[in-house]
Amino acid sequence: MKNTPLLVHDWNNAILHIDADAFFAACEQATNPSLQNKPVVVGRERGIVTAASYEAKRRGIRRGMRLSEVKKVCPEAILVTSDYEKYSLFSFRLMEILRRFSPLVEPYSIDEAFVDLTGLRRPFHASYEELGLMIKTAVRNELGITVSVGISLTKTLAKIASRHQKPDGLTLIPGRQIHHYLSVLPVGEVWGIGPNTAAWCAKLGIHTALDLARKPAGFIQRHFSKPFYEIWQELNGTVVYPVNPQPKTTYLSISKARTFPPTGDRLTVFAHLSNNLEDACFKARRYQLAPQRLVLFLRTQEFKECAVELKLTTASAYPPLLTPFFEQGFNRLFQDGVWYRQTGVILTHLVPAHRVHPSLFDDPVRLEKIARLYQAVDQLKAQEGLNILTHGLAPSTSPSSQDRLSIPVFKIRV
DNA sequence: TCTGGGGTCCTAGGACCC
DNA sequence: TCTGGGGTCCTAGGACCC
Repeated sequence: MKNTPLLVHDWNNAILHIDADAFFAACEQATNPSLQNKPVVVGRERGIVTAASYEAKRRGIRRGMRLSEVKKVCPEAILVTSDYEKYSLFSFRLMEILRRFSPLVEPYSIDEAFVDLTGLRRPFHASYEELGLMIKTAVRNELGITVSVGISLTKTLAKIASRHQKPDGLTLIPGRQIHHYLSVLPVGEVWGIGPNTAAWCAKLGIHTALDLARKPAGFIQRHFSKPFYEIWQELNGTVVYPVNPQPKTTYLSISKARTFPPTGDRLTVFAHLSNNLEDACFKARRYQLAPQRLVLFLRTQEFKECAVELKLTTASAYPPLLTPFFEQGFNRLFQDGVWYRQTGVILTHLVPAHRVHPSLFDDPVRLEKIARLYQAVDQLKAQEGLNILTHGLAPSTSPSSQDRLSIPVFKIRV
């Protein structure tokens, strides 16, 4: 039983997953020869490790590590400030290389993508393995970074394949060999199975990915919810998640959160929360979206989270129009005597801004003024960076200070 | 195992209506 | 007035991903 393959055919279809190795650090090394073959750590501005080159990983440096600790573990580590513009450009060029091979490219994250290679052996006069090699070579030659590539029948299997050998790996899992790879893979390492589901699996006697794949469909449907039945199908070589090349054009939600040294000061917490609102609204305006709802949350020193969801009378991404809701929400959330370490804002139920109709209660002249003001604000932020301007909002002590709200105040950082 | 800041999707349960 | 069944919509919360 253990040695029977899950599938008898090798390639009904072929999906490739590509995952750049230590991407941020690799981009830095590719653009700066003096960093090559050195332990490079990205994230200097945050104080924790955002990414580490393989040289750094070999010396025991891990993601999330504090930089003070990095200094101890590896004094020769080179700390670099992260440069998302640069990484986005590398990412863009990586995707362009992939599109030379297939139009069915789905960028999954900044350093990952799926490519549907089905049927491309003939036009390229190459096996799937050779296609994988060609892609790896093109990326190395043109971008100066290495990638790990996996090719199999489904996205879930291709993910397993690309992870099988890192860095600079190329792994193919044809149908007849699926069971070999699944039998050595803990079920919790399957894409989509987190710690919670892994624990549930253990209770059912499922420890490896193969244990899961071998269960009858009925068993899976009885004991698991829909997403896990889908994963089960994908492990067995049935495509449930096709490669989707449509670029994402919109958001369902936009959130901003920030952690700070714990404080119980009302004004400080309020200021953090209003900065989150300012930043989230800026992003919403950039995508020409307006939220119909606003979620505010505070996290206490003990990591407890409390949140409120507010329905707006008119969808808007202009903070002054949200202020009454915002303040009301904050007053409901904030408790004197409690210390907080994080605030956050989520804009949800986003609709295209041009489809918003002002309600009868909105003053059109004021709306126009605010729109013009924020046009200038957005332009300045785009030129000078997000931090050039911050909202000079302060919480009202009396709930009915409407007049103050009609004139937004900004502080310019010089 | 958590760090920290983004996101998405699914389900259970309640409200409401017929 | 009570009982029961069924559908839809909404919400909160959980789980997972990079």
